[in-house]
Amino acid sequence: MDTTSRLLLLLDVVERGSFAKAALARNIDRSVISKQISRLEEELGVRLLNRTTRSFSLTAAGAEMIKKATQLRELLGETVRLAENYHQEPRGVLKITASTTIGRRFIQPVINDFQKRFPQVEVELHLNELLVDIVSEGFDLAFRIGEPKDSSLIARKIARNRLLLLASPAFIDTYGMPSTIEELAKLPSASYSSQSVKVESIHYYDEQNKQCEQKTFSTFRANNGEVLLMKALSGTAYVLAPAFIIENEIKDGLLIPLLPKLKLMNFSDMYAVYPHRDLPVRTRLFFDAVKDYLGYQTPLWEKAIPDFEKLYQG
Amino acid sequence: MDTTSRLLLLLDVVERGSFAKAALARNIDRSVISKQISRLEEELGVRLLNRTTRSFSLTAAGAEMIKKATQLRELLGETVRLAENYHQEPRGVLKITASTTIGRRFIQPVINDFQKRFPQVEVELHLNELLVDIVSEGFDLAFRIGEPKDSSLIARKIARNRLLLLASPAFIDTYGMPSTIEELAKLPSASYSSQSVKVESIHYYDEQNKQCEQKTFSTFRANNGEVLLMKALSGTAYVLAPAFIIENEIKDGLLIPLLPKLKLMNFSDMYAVYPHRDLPVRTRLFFDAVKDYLGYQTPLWEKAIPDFEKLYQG
DNA sequence: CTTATTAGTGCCAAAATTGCACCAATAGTG
DNA sequence: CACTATTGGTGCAATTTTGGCACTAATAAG
Repeated sequence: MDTTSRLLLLLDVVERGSFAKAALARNIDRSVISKQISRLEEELGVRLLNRTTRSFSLTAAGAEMIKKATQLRELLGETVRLAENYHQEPRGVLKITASTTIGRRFIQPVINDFQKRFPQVEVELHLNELLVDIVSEGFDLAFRIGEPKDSSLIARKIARNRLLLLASPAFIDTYGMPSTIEELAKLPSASYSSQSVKVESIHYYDEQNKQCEQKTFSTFRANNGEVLLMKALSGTAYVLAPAFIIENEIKDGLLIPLLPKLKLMNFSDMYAVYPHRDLPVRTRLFFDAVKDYLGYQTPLWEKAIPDFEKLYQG
Repeated sequence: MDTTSRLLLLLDVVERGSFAKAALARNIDRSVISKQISRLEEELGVRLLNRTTRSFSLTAAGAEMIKKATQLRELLGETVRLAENYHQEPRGVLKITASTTIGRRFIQPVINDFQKRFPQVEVELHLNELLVDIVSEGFDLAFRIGEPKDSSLIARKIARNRLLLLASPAFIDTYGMPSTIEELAKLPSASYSSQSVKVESIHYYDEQNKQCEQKTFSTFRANNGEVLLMKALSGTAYVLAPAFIIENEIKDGLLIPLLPKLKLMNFSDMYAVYPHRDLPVRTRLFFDAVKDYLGYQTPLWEKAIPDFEKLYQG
């Protein structure tokens, strides 16, 4: 580790707020950080941090060094990315984040194939529902429902995301088959709800093709597709769910579409998100592989749903 | 050594033209360079150099990396200098270049005193007559006669530089005491001549205060004050010399001013030169110490010359 | 053709780094 | 108000990295 790395370490420590957090993030011992920061101070001949036994604050010199360290990190990043542009074969670590369901159902299979084709690429897949800062966390790609707000990112639609109203035969036995949306709204519903995506009412077009919204009687909310399906399969709620969480449940008759003549609005599309910069070869290739896997017109998951094209089209 | 240092190493290698020269300049083994450059290529995943067994050329990727490495070097330099601004006490290595005579006579004594006051400052004094590139060679200060052409540098006048016409009593015995400059011009002359400064004719003002130039009959030229004086002391030539090479020779009667009523033009002044940037504390303090030592009105060396103020003033 | 110089490699000693165990100080907690 | 957990710092031993030497292969120069 030399001066530049030590400056970047300092930046990391300051951004994370403590030696301990930085050590945790880097999987190194706290003592290493302590020693390296001390050494940096010695090299520069300046005290960078005012220490109390359990925390620190930046000195004036430290604040200046942080500014420079930020510039250094940026420049070094540019340099590495520039080198990556010259790669013929994909290489390095492909860092991906996705919501749990998308990751498990659609990204993992692509990764498996991708690593057969390109064994030199390491993959790191982070599944969580929260939108992470993909720039500062160093992600190459994110797969999400909905466009990100951050305009420093590029979002590419990779599939439409249609919704379904589904219930099990047992549910229909219990509550009867609803024939209008007003009837449906009185029945217990399970719906997808994460920090970024909340599906708590039904958006549809009426006979005059006017946008309407019908709030649902949501008795169960979860940010995980599998548990929503399990809830619906148990017969204790219907589910307003994005189509991509369905596997073979409809085909196998375990779930039945409700109000199939209703013209449902599409929900936010599925997007691939990446930083606004030249992409390394590995990222471009993986992005293409995902699009290939999901399909260009009809998303993969819709093919497992019988007569999907005719459902919820009014 | 990590990626940044390796990039700087690559830059060094490319600028110097070979692994061997870079190794020599850094006092490390060639094998180290070979290994580190290979490692850099491995890290970046790109071949940077096209090698033949005895030399190399840059690949396209290599050329890009050189550009970035240059930026990195600049930024890292700024960062270190910024830190130095926070130094209370002078620290680090003070790298000085001067012409041999200036260095030995005036800079070395200041260094001795300076290091007594500030033992933490290391000093590196490079004496040579050639104007080196003080930026790329990393010098803090240069002491030279004449302003540098490079406008990216700052030059501060630290002393005037008057000339003298001197001969030994033996010379005067042999050739007689000249009474006009035309007479003098026929006598054998020794004169200072380096790459940057050539003193091969006498510039003076005539009775009408008009600038005149009288070429000398120069039989001996050297870029070293001591040997010029030795030549003059030997009685085989008079010397047209800058005043600063005189110690006690005039006071002791070993050399006698010729044509003292002649109004000689001043020669280029003595300048301290430093890069156009914030100076570290050590440099500021040393600069002040030199000015203190040389004196603010009358340069130190002129005080050793009796009645100097009256000489060559017309 | 010979010589000298270049970059590269394997090996081993030396130097630096890391992680563990432990310490002192302190903020939060019951 | 004591107690616990967490913070940054230090000494020491193990590991990793580095640097230098000897040697090779290739080639430019004389």
